[in-house]
Amino acid sequence: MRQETIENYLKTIYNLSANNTMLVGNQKLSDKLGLRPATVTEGLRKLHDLKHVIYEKSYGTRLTASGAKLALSIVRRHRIWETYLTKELGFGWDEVHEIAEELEHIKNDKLINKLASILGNPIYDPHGDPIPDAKGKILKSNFIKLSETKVKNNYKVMGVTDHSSSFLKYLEKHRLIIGAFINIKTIEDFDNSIILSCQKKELSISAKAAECIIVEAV
Amino acid sequence: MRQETIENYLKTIYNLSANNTMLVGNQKLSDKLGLRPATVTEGLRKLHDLKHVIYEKSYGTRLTASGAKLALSIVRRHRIWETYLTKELGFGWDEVHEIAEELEHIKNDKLINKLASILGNPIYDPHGDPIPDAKGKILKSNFIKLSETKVKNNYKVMGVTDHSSSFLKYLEKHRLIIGAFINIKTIEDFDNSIILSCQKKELSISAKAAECIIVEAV
DNA sequence: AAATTGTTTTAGGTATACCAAAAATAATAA
DNA sequence: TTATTATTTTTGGTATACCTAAAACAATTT
Repeated sequence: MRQETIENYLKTIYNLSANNTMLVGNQKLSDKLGLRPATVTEGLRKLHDLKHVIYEKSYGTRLTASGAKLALSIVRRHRIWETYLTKELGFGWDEVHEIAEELEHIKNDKLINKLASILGNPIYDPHGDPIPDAKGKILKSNFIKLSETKVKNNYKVMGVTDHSSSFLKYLEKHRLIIGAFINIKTIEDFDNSIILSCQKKELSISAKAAECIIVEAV
Repeated sequence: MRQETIENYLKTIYNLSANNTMLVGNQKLSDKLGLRPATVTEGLRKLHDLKHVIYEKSYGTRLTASGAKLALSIVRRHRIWETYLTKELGFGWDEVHEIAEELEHIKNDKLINKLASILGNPIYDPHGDPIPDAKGKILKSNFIKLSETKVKNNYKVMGVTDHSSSFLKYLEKHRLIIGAFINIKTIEDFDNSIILSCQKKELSISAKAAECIIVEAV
């Protein structure tokens, strides 16, 4: 298996397994990887033989220790590059994901550690995701999704789980950026959309968007 | 054909054709690409179909306009990254080639132009090679190889044509770095090795090494 | 010009990464 | 519990990028 293929699978499995706590199904993997289910089955079997995942058919997949280690190193590279691109090279948070998808495969620890050190060894990337350290240690937060919040409570925006340019531009337009304080006004029974106030303005967020915004109770 | 494959072929053809002035043979291509001749024949036929090269069998290969354009853009990326790695990220000139071989395939003009601008749009990379500008324009020098110099004359080291770590470390050990002034003492008839003085020390350079050092008459 | 040597091409083969369509399995609803 | 639906796997197939060994071709030497 090509290194880049391995890395894409492991990273995606890691991202879908919520810190390696849940089993990942083929359908979701197929979606995220942009591959047909048949291809994913094949790939997982190979990764199983390489001992990077534990895969039992029609059941689900989980990373092994070696798989998780590799996954974390890709996640680190990705997030360090995203941070470097925004902080040092002047890119917007909506532009960096695509480039980091390519840069994450460059394998040179000295390079990544140098970038990290220039950035002051950051713990969060521009989307609010925690950056694993050189040993693979990563902070786990008890943040919740905006979709899980309660009416009248106050929260602070901590991150996003969708990195697409369109979504991030939408957020920026409404000033719903990392660090913003919000107050939940109403949650519509009809479609679960959320009315909240942010920067003194009221805005309505769809249930779908609320799934992709990470907040912390304040 | 995969983009990375195309890029590696075109870059190599460019580098071997001395600014696209000479035809390139399969043998040399095979060497530089680390592929068997049979594979190269196959690759060239595909590049011909893609109109990136003009390839006639058992004759030689030359870049077309579109091929040269693409080649120049890879060369630009490679040399900008090498410069950025040495000047901004603290890597040695003997370490950067390998990393740049990977980085050169990241396709994002904004990124490369940003790096170039941070560096002050440099014209030479750490090995003395000229860097094409964003439009593909590249300086052509009338520098010569150390192996083409004449006894008693003075020269200045302008670049190298071998980027391997071992060669560059060897040069550095003898202070034969870019900008160094040298005087040719003798050229041995026996093996064409060159005795020269540099920084007040005399040293002997093999014919093979002299092929890889670029100088300018002073 | 013939022979030798070196280079390039052909022919046939492997491994990887994908796919579509059909079959099998699991999950859900009736 | 049996249908129905959704997910996963199997089967058979494609394209790319490589390879080896043998044949063809070109360049050089004798």
